[in-house]
Amino acid sequence: MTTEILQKHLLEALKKALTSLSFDFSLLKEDLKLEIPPNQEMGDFSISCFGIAKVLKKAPTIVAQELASQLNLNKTKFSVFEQAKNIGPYLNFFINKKIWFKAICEEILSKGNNFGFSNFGKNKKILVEFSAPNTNKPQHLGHLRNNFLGQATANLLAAIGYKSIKINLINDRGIHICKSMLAYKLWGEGKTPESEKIKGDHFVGKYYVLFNTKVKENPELLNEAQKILEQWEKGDSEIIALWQQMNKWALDGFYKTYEKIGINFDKWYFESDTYKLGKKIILKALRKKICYRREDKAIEIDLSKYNLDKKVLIRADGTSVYVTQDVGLAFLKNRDFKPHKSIYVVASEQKYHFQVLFKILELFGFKGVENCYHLSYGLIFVPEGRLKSREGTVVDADDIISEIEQLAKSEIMSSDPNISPIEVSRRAETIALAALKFFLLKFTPEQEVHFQPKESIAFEGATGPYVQYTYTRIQSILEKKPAEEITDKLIDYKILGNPEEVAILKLLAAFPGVIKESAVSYNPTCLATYLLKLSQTFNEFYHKHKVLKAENQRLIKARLVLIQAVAQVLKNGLNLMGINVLERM
RNA sequence: GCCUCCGUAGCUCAAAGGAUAGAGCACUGGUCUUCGGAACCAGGGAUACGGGUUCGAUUCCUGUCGGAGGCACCA
Repeated sequence: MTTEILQKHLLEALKKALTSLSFDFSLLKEDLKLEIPPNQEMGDFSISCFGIAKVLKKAPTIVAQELASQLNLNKTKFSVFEQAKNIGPYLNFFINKKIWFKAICEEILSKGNNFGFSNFGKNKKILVEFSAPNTNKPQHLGHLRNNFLGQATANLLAAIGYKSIKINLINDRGIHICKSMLAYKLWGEGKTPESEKIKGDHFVGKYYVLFNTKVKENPELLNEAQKILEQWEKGDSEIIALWQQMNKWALDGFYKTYEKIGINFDKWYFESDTYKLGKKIILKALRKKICYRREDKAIEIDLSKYNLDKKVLIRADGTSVYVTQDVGLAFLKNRDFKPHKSIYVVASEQKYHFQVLFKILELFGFKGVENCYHLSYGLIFVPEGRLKSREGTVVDADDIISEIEQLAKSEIMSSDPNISPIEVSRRAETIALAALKFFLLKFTPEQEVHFQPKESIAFEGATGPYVQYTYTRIQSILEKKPAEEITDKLIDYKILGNPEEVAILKLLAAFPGVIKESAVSYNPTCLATYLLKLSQTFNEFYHKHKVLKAENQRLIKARLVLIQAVAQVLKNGLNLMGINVLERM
């Protein structure tokens, strides 16, 4: 008996009442929709009567009054509707809490880890492409935002019944890769990640940084890198061997990071494969005269008709550019999956790129470009400015995670020094990732993130660990519950009903709606905000009322079930954000 | 110059076109012989500015001011 279902039935009852007044719905400016009143005493759901009043040409307050008296809620098929009354121009509905408590608790406990899920998406396929790292440097905080947003979005879409498919495109080709290759060739001295005892992606990244330092003194290096790109596309065996070696190092590093942060993919594409198809498609478009060859032999497309600029698709020397492979990949994904929708999780700085890409695809006769969506998110700023690998203002992904883990470790050990080191590490990792994921997901994607190393990562207040802590606290109570098993038959839900319990009830009922809202708007922030609210509401209840030492046995049992439902919802919500719960912290 | 996004409390963030704009941090004061204090309660403090649409605007439109990103043969 979730919020959504109750609202649906109330709306039906209301429409029925209006129909009996021969109300002309076509005159309504907006559809009728139910809202949640600002406080409990006002009711559980409400509707403002301004729109209806206008059609009826009566005062809104009068309309609300009349509707309240005419609505016979007892006739609806749910006996949960208690009454309707107006407060000014608002028509407010009251739900029978005794019945509601029983219904929602039973629903949550029986559905367990699936509570909140739906089949809204009817198993249609949605591709979520995210991460897409370059194999010339390790991932930084910006990549983490991307990874977490992509994973959470895919989880949320799956939760509302889509078949979400997570895709990673490895950017293992291009001039930037050749830069680190050249640097290694010139100054690598045959060293390896093993010989230097560094993680592979960090090892490769060192040479990318080295290139960028050296090129300042010697600009000629840029031409040499471009030559390597040419040789690479021509399949020069020595270059290919070096490329394979360095890519392997970088990828080995990525795999470790993904495993650490709990990110996984259903399908991996490599730019070194997709660019070829891109070239083919572009050459075909050239024959069809959708694009043209310039005097210098570069292939270009003119998009000025569409308020965009000209765009080079293939360079004069025949090598491909970024958009080349994106064209190829789009067709490849369509061929491999025939998706209902295709989402690209990429930072906002690439908005223009995606406008261009989608327009090119459309002109190239790509089917379903209207179902392609660029899920854009804001950049991350540190006190020194924006994150840039080349300029040293980067917050390395692996580093920041281990720093937060250290903080978590000391926190754990300060509360209990006798925990085994293995257990401390396990908990610290879970808590650190919760802190980081929750922090990055609580921002609306479009918002820029201003990251302050010390203040941003905390374990108190509006944080992931706070929600985890609330879950742990409930587990701790449940662990201590009396030995005799609690069965549904013995639970008297009628005994619940104080304001703190009702506040919890309403939030529990709202959970499926929050998931849906979060999923369809591709915005995990709704879910994050909700989980904080539920945690706060539970903690308020916890401080005001006893569970195990409640006045009587019936109340103890009923409250145990209620808090178990809270724990289940917190767990389901955190899991969708890619965060694990702990039984103890 | 053109395009896109963003301006909410001292700071970092929320908010179906609706009733009294919510949190966290920081600050001040309180709760607790604890079902786990990574907690709870109380307090002060905010919609950049001007028009417009609307019964009603933080939300939609428009202008000004301020910030960010983009307008690559880099990805």
